[in-house]
Amino acid sequence: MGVSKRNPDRRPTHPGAVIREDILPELGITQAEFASHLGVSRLTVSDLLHEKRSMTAEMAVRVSTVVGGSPESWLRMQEALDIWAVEMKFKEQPELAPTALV
Amino acid sequence: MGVSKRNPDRRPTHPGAVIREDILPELGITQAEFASHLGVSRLTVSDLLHEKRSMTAEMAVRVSTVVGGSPESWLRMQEALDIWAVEMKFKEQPELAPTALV
DNA sequence: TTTGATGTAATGCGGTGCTTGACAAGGTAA
DNA sequence: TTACCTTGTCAAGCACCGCATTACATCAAA
Repeated sequence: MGVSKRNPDRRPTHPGAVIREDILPELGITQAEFASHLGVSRLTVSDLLHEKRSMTAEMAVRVSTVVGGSPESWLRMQEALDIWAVEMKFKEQPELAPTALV
Repeated sequence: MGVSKRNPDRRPTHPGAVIREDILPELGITQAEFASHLGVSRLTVSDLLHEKRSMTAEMAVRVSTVVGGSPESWLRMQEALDIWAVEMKFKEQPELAPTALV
């Protein structure tokens, strides 16, 4: 127990979903207000919340400054998602995958 | 003991440096051979080793397949570097940094 | 109904990962 | 020395993506 083991085939949670479902409702501020604190445009926030773009390192630092948590914790959600996507791609198209050393 | 605490102002190690200094010499293969196993061009490997480009999620999966280690471990080196760079940028240009909540 | 918040689309800009092709410089073996 | 192999590097081109701005449509609350 303790460590959360997850199904390796299940898509990891997008960090934007956490902000949309947990953070913003708890803060009780609008996306536009959130965006102005972050220092980015309203569209950037909207797209991130709808998982239409990735949590970048810069956004991770911005988010951690405004709502707390470490930049690493925010970025690692994206990292997990990116790795998952690559592994799915290699599983579906093995001809694109690397070849292990002998 | 145990957890490696580091100077927060020191630039984290680029993952390409680890491959260049530790992995490839130990394997005893050429960059070109390494590249063909990875499934990328020779130039891509050369640039990565010389820290001229980033360890992407896709490269992390490729590298972990060929030389071992988890994709996460490879990608997190890059993550640490990216976050460090953003924090340095915000420290040098505070007008670009986000504003904490109240 | 009017206003504010949100979703969404279009356009443009800049950055970057990756490719192929080419050439120069260095080391090593014949 | 000569010939080859490895590596560094540059150039051109392609594709993708993060972000800004502008604009328009929708929907809910005052």
